[in-house]
Amino acid sequence: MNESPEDIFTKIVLEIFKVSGMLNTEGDMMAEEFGLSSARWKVLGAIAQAEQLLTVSEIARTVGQSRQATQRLVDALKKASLICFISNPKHKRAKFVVLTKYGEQVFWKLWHKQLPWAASGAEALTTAELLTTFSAMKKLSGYFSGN
Amino acid sequence: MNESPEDIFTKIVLEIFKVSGMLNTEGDMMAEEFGLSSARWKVLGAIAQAEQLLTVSEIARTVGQSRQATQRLVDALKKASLICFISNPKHKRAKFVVLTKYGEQVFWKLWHKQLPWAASGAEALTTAELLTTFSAMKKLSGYFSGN
DNA sequence: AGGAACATGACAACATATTGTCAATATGTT
DNA sequence: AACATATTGACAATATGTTGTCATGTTCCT
Repeated sequence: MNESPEDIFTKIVLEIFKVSGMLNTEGDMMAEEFGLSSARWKVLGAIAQAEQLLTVSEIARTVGQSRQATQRLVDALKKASLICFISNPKHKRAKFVVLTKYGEQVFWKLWHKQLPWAASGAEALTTAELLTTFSAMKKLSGYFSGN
Repeated sequence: MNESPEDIFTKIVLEIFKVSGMLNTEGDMMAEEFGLSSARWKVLGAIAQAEQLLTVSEIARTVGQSRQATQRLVDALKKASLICFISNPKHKRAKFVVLTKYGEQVFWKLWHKQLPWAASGAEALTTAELLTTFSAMKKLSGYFSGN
């Protein structure tokens, strides 16, 4: 069966939708123990792993979502005492978001829980598939964001 | 920088989330002209391209989503006169979902609109990336659904 | 300085997706 | 036939995500 590039591309798109939903469910299950969800975990991770202090808008750009969706998740994390705001000398309203002690503890526990999960998942693919898929995903997110 | 398979896997996961959101936005833009969204388009496509008549539950399994989410989309498509139900001799309640004439017209118009879009997207990747990424995505959806 | 353009947080409306539950219907076993 | 089990559609609650809008704050240009 000789398929054109656009046919394969379309199939990839549909498969990405499917896998994305599955990964969300996986993340929800892993994070449930800590009262978190995939969505909140993603935001927590973006803050924890950033090299600089981030504002809500910057977190949104990091995870590739709207400012507004991210704001809601940050508010939920604050309510759960996982993060707090600190003042930003560069901007009166756009405060920095930082993890609390508790937030850091939860993030690291999740990190350690996620490692073997990721190792198992990685075993489902060959090394070539891992590397090439990552390369392709980066190209796609770049392509659709115009970079 | 020598990265472990689990690190790459984790990065792929985060990138899949990002790309999935972008593709949703792309689909929304393409489908808007026909009063559709990515989500409804996906359901329409599953029905249009199926080799057999499908019930709502079967559509849900095809697109990899919950029965309930799919039911809502099907109801919306029915309200928009894109699909209709026909009786299923095998099951009193689980009717078959089929495209209306109008639904078929819209699906084909979208198909033709999507083709050049997919061709452009495919050009962002190498042939190897296309093939390997598709293979990897299939493996992942299989892995997480236990097949 | 002043004013235009842009970025940000806040709030709201809506679409989408998951989970949970219930009753109706099939299916499979004895 | 009768019962247990699973599937299905229907309905509801909740979380997540997008878009739109507004007021505030920042930046850039002249």
